[in-house]
Amino acid sequence: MGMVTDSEDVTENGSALARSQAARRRRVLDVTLAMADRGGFDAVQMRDVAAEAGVALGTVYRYFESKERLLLEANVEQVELLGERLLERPPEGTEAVERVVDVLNRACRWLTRRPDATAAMVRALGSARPTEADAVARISTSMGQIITAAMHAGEPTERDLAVARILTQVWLASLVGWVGGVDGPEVIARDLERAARLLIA
Amino acid sequence: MGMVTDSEDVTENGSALARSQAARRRRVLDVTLAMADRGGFDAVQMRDVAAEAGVALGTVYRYFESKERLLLEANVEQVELLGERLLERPPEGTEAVERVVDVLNRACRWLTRRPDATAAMVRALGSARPTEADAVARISTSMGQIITAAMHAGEPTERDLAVARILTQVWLASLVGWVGGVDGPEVIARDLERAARLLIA
DNA sequence: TAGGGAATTAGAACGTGTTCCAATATGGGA
DNA sequence: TCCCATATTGGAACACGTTCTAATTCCCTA
Repeated sequence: MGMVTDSEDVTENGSALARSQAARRRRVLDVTLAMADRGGFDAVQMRDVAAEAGVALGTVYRYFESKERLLLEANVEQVELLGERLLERPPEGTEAVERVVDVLNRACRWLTRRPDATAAMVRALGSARPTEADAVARISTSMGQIITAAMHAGEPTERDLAVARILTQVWLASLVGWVGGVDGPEVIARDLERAARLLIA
Repeated sequence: MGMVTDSEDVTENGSALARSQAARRRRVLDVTLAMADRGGFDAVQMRDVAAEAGVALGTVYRYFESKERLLLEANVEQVELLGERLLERPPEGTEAVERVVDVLNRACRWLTRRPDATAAMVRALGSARPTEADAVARISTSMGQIITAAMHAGEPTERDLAVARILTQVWLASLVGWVGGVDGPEVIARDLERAARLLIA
């Protein structure tokens, strides 16, 4: 549970100011996710987020410099949550390939089960600008860790890291394709499985 | 030169109406590319495109349903052009791996040489919606063909196609990462080379 | 408990993608 | 050649992300 750093630290700080700020931030994030869940990127409108979270529009912008950042931060948490879930019930399979495929499939199912929220995340990822680089990096790092963890216990080798990185990229590109309407969710699963089998001997 | 279907057919049609329409369309596309080249996605403003192309704003929208579509169509041509360039001077190397790496490197250099235009394309790709699915598909298909062509002459096998698809996805995701400021152009080249070497035994 | 500095608020305002419309220009067919 | 469908135009209008400001509220500290 020691993965998240910033937000949690603030929560622990007993100062009343910090506490109310953390609470506000949380409310905004929650509202954002809820709205993204039903309607995707376009359904998340800054004015609405502010109104529903009970804060002023300017306050939302004080916490999140842009709509993309807001959506990215909300989804960093989600992906990290996904990582924890996957750890709780470890991937099945005796071979590394099998475990990785299993984990990728589960991740895929988990994401496509909330299509609008995922679409919103992907669109934010796809139109991210350098200011949001750190949030984008956090997401792909999380995904990379999920994959290396599935390979085997202990430190991943150089090669493991390279393979995980490629799989993360295939994962991202597949999602972009899916959100862009190029192909359906079954194609994501197929592509990921094929990539895993080709990369992990 | 028989790859492009729609637009060229129209050009061949001698009707005066069709000819002036094709000319307008071309002007808009050219202006779009020029603007994207210096300033990226944000520098392409619909009003400016219309003004500089000498047409009304409504006319731009008659030809291209959205800014994303406009940028995508303009870049489909560019990627197809890239494909032709790469065919003119065939990739170097006796092994398939070498040829693919060569082609990927050249494609990468070609794209990062016009950073703003590429950034605009990637951002359009990343925020594409299902309405633009066909344009997105054309771009990744082109890239896929570039890669399979580099592998060997003749029909690509099932496995070739799968590998090419993965490499296309890595290519796309790398570009997204680059545009998003996560990593520099040298990382794209490194990732692509590693992926190619891992996938093509 | 009073003062001061920071956070928050409400709302106006701006930029740009997108839509809409009435008026006009254009080109093909009778 | 004249007429009509249709493409084009100019510009207003709208939506939403983003910025800005003046007034207000909140909390820490002396």
